[in-house]
Amino acid sequence: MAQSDTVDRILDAAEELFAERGFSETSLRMITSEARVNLAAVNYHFGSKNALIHAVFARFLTPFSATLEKAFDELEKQCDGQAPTLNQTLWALTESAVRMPQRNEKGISIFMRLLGLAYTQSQGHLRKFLEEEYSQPFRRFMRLLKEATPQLTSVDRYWRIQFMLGATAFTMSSSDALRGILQNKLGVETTVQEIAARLVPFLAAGMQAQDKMLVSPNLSGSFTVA
Amino acid sequence: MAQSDTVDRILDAAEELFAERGFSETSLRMITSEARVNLAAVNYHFGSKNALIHAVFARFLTPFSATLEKAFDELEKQCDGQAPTLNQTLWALTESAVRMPQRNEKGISIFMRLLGLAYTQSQGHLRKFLEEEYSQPFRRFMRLLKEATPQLTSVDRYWRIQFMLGATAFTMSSSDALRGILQNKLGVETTVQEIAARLVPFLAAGMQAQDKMLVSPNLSGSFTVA
DNA sequence: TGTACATCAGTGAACGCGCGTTCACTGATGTAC
DNA sequence: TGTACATCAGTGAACGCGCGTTCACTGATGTAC
Repeated sequence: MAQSDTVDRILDAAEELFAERGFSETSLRMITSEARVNLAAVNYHFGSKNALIHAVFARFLTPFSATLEKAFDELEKQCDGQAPTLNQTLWALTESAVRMPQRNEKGISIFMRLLGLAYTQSQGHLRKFLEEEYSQPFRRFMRLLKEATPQLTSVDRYWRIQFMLGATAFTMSSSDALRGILQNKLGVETTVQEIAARLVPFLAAGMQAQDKMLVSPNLSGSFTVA
Repeated sequence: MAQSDTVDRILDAAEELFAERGFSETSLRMITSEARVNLAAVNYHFGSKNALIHAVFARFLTPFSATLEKAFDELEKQCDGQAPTLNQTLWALTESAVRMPQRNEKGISIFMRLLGLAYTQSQGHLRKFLEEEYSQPFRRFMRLLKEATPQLTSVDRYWRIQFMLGATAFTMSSSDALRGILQNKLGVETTVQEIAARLVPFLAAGMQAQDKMLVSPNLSGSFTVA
């Protein structure tokens, strides 16, 4: 082979195994045997296991962040100076994710699960890498969220954004398992697109919740918000 | 010492280190050196590392689930045959968690973080253990949620419950870090109670969101819910 | 056109390390007769 | 009351294993002269 496909085979296997089992529970031996390449090839091509993890993220995050920037550009152009609404902002993000070109039918699940793992299993080096490489679209998303919810205080908005990220990352990172359970219990098939279509209204409603509860409604008022 | 405190010292150290670093990233050598006991003592008293993880969860989940059952009993008695509202149900859960007697000032954070890890890092054996031991209060909570949201279809309710669990588990498992960031950026101190007081309205609003979005509002209608 | 050298992808085997677990052992306390 | 034995908490050292990484090496291809 004139142009080696070893690198791609390693990335494919690593992506799938990381998504399935997490980072520290996936060994280089699993990856190289799944990819049918020599154990030493990972260190030869990538340098280290951590660098391989970064490469897996870079392969899908780089095109994704470009797509996302374009979607935000288009959205802001459409809105013609006015701030996009919360729903529009969330949908721009969601559609960018769903519309990414997929390597195979499992592509979108793997993509979602990796994003979820990046949040819940992040080990320092990964968080640092993601911040250094992809902070721009992330900050832009935060700015749009802020402009779409001018009624919220900074503190309220901060916490509600964390709640949104949590609901999204958790659901996405377990989406395969959750779809399986639903299939089993109620016999209903679900696509990732449908999950997204249910998640966005949930998030928008939570984000715009009117009532800040000051006192427990049914037991004695034991804690209050300053 | 007539009555050994080795077991408690191991549990204290394990609880703190697990909460801080996760399960597979915490070695028995870290735990035993933090607890100032012999390495072999873990296997002597607990049998294995997995059994130690179970013991850590059992120590706080057993009293918690008893407290929770009592809170649900009281709530149902108060409601006198009528189904408790969603807000009442969520508050009963939240207050039970917050009111648990704490071993120290970090107790509630550790408790929350372990619950979050149980969801996001669950490794089969732990999920199985928790299901076998604590499915009763969990199922009761699910039943109350169902009765509080009769307007939702089973599928909608299923997904929205997952979104709630995700927002909660994620926020709780990172609550220390998130509080730190907020303190840094806006100079605001936050207690776990205040986080809960913000989370509950967010969840209730999301859970009761009216609109199920059928078509993307701003881009071409590329996906629909059946 | 032929030869010498450089570069590159890939390989097989080993390295050192940290891990959970095991094992033979100690010393204190309790129990039976 | 004294002795023999059993039980129990705890210990120090080692075991085997899987891990990420390294290293000397091979063989194919490209390049210079």
